[in-house]
Amino acid sequence: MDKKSPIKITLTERDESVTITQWVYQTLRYAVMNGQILPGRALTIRELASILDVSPMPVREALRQLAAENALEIQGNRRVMVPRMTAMKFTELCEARIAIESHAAARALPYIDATILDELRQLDRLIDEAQALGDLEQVSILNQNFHRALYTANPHQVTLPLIESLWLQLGPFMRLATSKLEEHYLIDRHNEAMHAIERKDALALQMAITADIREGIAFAATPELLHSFIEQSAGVSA
Amino acid sequence: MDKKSPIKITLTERDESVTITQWVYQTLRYAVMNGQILPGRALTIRELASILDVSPMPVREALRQLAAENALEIQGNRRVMVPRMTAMKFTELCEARIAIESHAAARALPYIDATILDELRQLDRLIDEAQALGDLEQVSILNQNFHRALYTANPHQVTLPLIESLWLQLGPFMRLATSKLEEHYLIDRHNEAMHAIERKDALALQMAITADIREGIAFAATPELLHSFIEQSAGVSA
DNA sequence: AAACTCAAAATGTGATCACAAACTTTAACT
DNA sequence: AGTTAAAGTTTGTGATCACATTTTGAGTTT
Repeated sequence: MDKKSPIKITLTERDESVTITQWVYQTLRYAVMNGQILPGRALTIRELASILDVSPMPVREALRQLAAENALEIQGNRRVMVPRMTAMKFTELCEARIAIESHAAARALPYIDATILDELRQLDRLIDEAQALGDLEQVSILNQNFHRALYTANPHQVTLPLIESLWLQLGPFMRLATSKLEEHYLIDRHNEAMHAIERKDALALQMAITADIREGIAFAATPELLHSFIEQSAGVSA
Repeated sequence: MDKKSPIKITLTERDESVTITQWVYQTLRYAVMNGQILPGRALTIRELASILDVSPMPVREALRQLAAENALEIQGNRRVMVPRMTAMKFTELCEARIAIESHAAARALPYIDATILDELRQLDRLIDEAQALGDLEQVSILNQNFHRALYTANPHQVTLPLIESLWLQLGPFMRLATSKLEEHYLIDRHNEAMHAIERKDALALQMAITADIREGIAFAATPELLHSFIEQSAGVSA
């Protein structure tokens, strides 16, 4: 029955207050973000509908939304898949993250008060704990929360959706990076960021964010990891 | 029959080779980008389907896609509308454009060859012609083409979708800005950009792009234009 | 006159169906 | 055997329908 490799995605309980489309969207988004779907693997509406036990309609809408966010790619064939990655594209995504997130951080700085700073401190503590326990998936999630909390301090924030789009595109390939994270994540750039915030030093904050991003993912763009990218892609280009 | 202000959008001939959903998407996108739909005006699927003479289905998909691109906003009520604008948000969108587009320009610079430079020169000439004729809408379109041609020189480009999202969000309110464009657009920043490209001077290119964006739209965030933003919004907050 | 109530109309969501385009498999032929 | 051709299957697109929720508007009350 399964001609292609079977799709195994994390299913969560569906909250009644949320529409089916939203639930499907969140489920698929999580699956894409965590690399549960092989790049290049064709995603069909009916197959996903069957897996998620819903009608094709909510899947259609969720797929289109994810495609609009660049998390999925619609080919000319109208086939939907997780985009394949290349070393150059990975680098571009990284550099785009640095450019946009350091900008967002500087723009948020004037709005950061004691409450938000406390929130950041607590998130940093939680990250340290997760790191000590070796729970890399939790580290990744908390790290995102840290960045999100920082940027959303700006009440007129407009860049977060763009940043989340970049996270989504990098997500499937971050798993490879975080496996090496333990040995590389030596310096706590979050502490540097918070010190910069206390001093209201925009430039220092941008440098801390830049370093955090670069150290977190940039080293993943090495030849051996690029090989993994190609390796794990389903159905190499004909 | 029309309880609210009627929606008047530009209809183009539908190409048979394109899906109805894509045609609806392009039509609505153009309408949003050119401020043909009042911010805050509720957009209903059936009303648009009636106007465009299609079934509700393609409209549903197009609306969801535009919402994912931040061109439309879905409220908790599940009502869809063009987001309202504020002076602060306008400024943030502007600054985001500068940060991302100057980054994209610098990233594209190494890939610009004689062919692309010629293309840019020709677009600049066309802009001058349209400016001389006073065709501000054409100037706006060609200006976008200029920027797009520059950024897409980078074959590993990942920021263009993000940039287009910002254009879409600013679009509805650019009409107000371009009405003043004639008197303000004194210096040809495109020429500065092309000189920087010839010299492969990334910093000069970034400065030219920054100036081009800032002079093109930043002056729109003045009190009197902000007033127009509120003025033209339909159905003030209840 | 302003606020509340409740029925009628409208709307988004989700399911099902029909159809054409794309893909897959099988068969025939060089 | 390798290539081509056609039949069969799968898939995305679009239309239509049912239903629960929301919005609207008239009628009533304070």
